[in-house]
Amino acid sequence: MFHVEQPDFSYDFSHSESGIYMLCFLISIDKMTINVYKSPRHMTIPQILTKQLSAALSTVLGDALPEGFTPAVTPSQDLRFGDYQSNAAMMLAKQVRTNPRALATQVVEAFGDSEAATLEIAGPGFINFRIRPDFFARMTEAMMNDERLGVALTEQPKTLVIDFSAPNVAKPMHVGHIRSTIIGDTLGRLARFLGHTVITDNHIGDWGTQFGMILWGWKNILNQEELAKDPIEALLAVYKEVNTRCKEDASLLPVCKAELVKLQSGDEENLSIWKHCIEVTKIGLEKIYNQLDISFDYWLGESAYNDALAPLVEDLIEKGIARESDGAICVFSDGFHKPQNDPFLVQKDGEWVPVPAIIRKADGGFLYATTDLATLDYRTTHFNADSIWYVVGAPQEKHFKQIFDIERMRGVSGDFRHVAFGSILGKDRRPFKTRSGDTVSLQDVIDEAVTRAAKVIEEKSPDMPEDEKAAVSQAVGIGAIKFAELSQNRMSDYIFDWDKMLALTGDTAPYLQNSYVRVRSIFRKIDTQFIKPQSLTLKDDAEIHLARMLVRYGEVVPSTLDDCRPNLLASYLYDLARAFHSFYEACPVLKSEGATRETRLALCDLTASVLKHGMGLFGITMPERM
RNA sequence: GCGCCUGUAGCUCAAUUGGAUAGAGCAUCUGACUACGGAUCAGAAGGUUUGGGGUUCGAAUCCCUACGGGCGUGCCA
Repeated sequence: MFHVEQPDFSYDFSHSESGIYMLCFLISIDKMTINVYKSPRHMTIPQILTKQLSAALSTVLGDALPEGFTPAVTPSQDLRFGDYQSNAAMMLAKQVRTNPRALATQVVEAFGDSEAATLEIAGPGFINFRIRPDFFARMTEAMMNDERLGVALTEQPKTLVIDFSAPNVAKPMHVGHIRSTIIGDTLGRLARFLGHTVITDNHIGDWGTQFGMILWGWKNILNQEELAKDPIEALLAVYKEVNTRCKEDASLLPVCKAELVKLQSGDEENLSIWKHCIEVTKIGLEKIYNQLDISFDYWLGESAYNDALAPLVEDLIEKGIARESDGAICVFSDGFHKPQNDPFLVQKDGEWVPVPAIIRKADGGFLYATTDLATLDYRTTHFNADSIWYVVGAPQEKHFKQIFDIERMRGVSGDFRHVAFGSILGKDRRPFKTRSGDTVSLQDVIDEAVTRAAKVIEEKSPDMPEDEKAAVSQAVGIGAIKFAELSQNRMSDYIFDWDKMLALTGDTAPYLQNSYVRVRSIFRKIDTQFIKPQSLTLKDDAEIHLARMLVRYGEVVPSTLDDCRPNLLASYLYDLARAFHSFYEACPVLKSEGATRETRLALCDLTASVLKHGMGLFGITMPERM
């Protein structure tokens, strides 16, 4: 039955799922020629094509093929050019000094017949691959029987600390925290799914200079009743009030600073107020995180590193990395980089002048940079992290460049990344002001989203039980917020707009949730239990297109994490949902019969799985009905 | 002043990092409406990718330049 003479794949039969996978795999394979299946589990179509293309290239070019060259096979932008394409011939033609089309012709010849695709040459030398419907069917079958839905585990698992959200104590989260919180959470879920060891850490601002004002306010103007009612709001009110008073009365500021110094030197009363502030803030924050279904492994705020700061500065001085300047302790450039790339230099009037990282103020106080260095130390030594990703706004780029460069000077290396994102702007394209009073609190955004969702559900499904309505409103409203955030390019600036963020039609979470609901509805209607068929037959264009989209899941998920670009996955999921909706209109499922019905049911089932799983990576829940 | 980011349909955003005729969603217009859930589908219209120059088989993407916007630029985080 099998013609595999020298299988070059190694399956792990110790896992029961793998065994099941193999079983189905072998059953589905008997009608096929075997060569394209000499591939490890979870190989994606581009990987399969790349492997075959590499072989063809080395046949044609022999020693002329540059060492380590792997041809890129990417999905075509336009289906007229096939499903996948490669520009390898054009890239190599330059190096080998030949005509790209002529080279492409030879390569296609060497590639030979393939069970996977038909090949053609187009334009200046593109090699286009048109995947055979049968091959899509085989790939879909394999995916159907794989609990990872075709997404391979990473070959290089890392220990990864993700630093995100990081709100300040005694201040409620506002829309500005949305990006870091949602992007960071998604990266964590993605990395875990791909097999990395992930540690999420909420580095809250619990030791800033704002505590001077809060301490004074707590003692002099705090309303205890309001504190009991809404602690974070009460503390914010105090902070704002003291802030205004300080501006009016210059003598108040030193008093507040004195309170801060008392706290920092261990005054018991101030310490206990401070602890109280953190507690109530945490309770308020947890409430929001719970609604967002976001959690952290650690809450190691700035204060956790207080004791490490002084020794750290001493150490840097001792090693000659930091030195005194105008009374402060600073790190200057060590000349390692070219001036243009040096984070410690800036050009002024044609000359390069130093911009040091200050790690101890002239008055002895420590700063942001000091804490971050201590934090990085802790994460590399205590957590054994080889990767640390900071999901923090783009304006802090220079800060992180300096921090990472100081680590280089100290001989600490790792995959340290500043996962930056653009600013949130108002409708006037000016930055969203956080202190001017017209800040929109994150809680308000969540409440509004859920309310709007509830209104639509009331219209569409008035008969739904009340508790289900509430749950679905949460899923839809919060899903809309998350998806709106994640479907944008991380780096571009973000215009805050209620209607856009909370939209329920178009490229939004509810659109995807609706496709899931449609699938589930079908399965509620079939009389017998659904059993996955052993083989699929794809005929209709809409079926093929849906399969085409489904099998790409294994390509998209890893690349989303590679570049930390959730919008790649978001746009894939949207395209998948669109393919499903088209399929749904074009191909009746329940009214079809025999193999057609089996195939369509299987496509529906797999679509539901991918949608649910993909949205799960965003922390978005998919309701069964809506 | 200098550095970094940025400018794409009326609006809000994409474009697999140099690939083919730049794609979506809103909004507008035309169809499908006793439906496997219409929160939907099929289609139309909408563009000199801010202007100008360059690099090459090929540019929204890279380089130069002009203009517009944002951020940063020594004791905040």
